[in-house]
Amino acid sequence: MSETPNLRDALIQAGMDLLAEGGTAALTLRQAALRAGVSHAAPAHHFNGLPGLLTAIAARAFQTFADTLHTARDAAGQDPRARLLGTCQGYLSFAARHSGLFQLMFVSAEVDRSDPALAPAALRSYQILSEACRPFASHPDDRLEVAVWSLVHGYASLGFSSPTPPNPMRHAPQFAEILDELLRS
Amino acid sequence: MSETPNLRDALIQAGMDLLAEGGTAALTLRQAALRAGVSHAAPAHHFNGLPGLLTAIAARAFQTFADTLHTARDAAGQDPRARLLGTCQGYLSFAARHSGLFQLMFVSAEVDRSDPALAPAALRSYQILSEACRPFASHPDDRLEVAVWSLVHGYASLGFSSPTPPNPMRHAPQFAEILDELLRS
DNA sequence: AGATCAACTTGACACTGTCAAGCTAGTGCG
DNA sequence: CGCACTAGCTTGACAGTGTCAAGTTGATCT
Repeated sequence: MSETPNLRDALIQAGMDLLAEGGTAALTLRQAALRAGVSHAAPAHHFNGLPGLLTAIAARAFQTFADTLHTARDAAGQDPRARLLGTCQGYLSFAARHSGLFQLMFVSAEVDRSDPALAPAALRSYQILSEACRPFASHPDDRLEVAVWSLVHGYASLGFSSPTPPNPMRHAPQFAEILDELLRS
Repeated sequence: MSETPNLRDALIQAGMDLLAEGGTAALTLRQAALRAGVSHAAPAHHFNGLPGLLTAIAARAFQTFADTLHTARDAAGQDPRARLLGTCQGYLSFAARHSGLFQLMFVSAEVDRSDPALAPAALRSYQILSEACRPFASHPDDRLEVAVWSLVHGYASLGFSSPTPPNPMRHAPQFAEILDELLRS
């Protein structure tokens, strides 16, 4: 039992652990409070109910998501194509490793999307991918990053977050190939 | 109060109504039973708990999804590009109109993905999109449909199902433009 | 020292899914 | 015909959930 002076952070961490272990259904205010060693009503003093906790977790998840993209991009070297592919693979890696967080960030209806804590980290993620796309834009107002973002997000969603029954993604081509199809222009 | 001899269908319909009206959180076994005019435990005789009802709803949703794709494709005329774009717009239209069902079909962890009722309709959807992609394949084992499916699914998810905070999709280019970027090869 | 107030606890409420037991109408069988 | 059987549904209970109201406690400020 480690001493945690900051209950708010402890609850967020407990919630992330619960999400990673048992999925969305296991993430509960009472269980998070139990893990943090406080009573079932304590979280109400730090979050606006369950949606508040989920929103705080999503905000933290967006930060580590942006860090993941940043690290993956810089580890890919100097070649523009390698940098863009690296960023996308960081995207896919995050979705695969943290599918619960990924779902919370992009899908969950219980997250308060208007919370001001959400915007900065989400915007930073978008900008990292956007910068990696810039060398491939044919003209200045080309919004290539929207295409790439849609492509990688869809690929991640179909492959990890939801294996659709027949699951055509099981034998899908590597993402590098379909990214090349998009870039060949 | 219309007479519904088939309680199973009535419960599925009630569940779809609840989902459309109040989102995932409003879709409840007890509420569905209430709408169907039966006791709270009646659904247990037709579905394997709440996951069973969700799975049955997802299966029906996949059917109307496939119908939507089929109709949109055939309404787009003969030109291969128009047919593919029409299919994708049917995809986007369904995601926008039935965001609750869309989330249930592709994301929800409570749906039993191994249920045999799910595979046929989902496979049919995949084949309709796949056929629309065929004219654009450069060689026979080209899996272009995976790229298109990822692209349209990601575009739909980012635009409708989850407006990410800064929401770069608000001023996103029309889908037709980014599809053209992918096809230009 | 005494008031104040944020953090937390305790207890209650309505709601959820699920299970066990009972009821009831219809069917098949001797 | 009479009787067992069963599918379909009801009733009642239980644990678990989020949320609210009231009470407690401990530190800080005046």
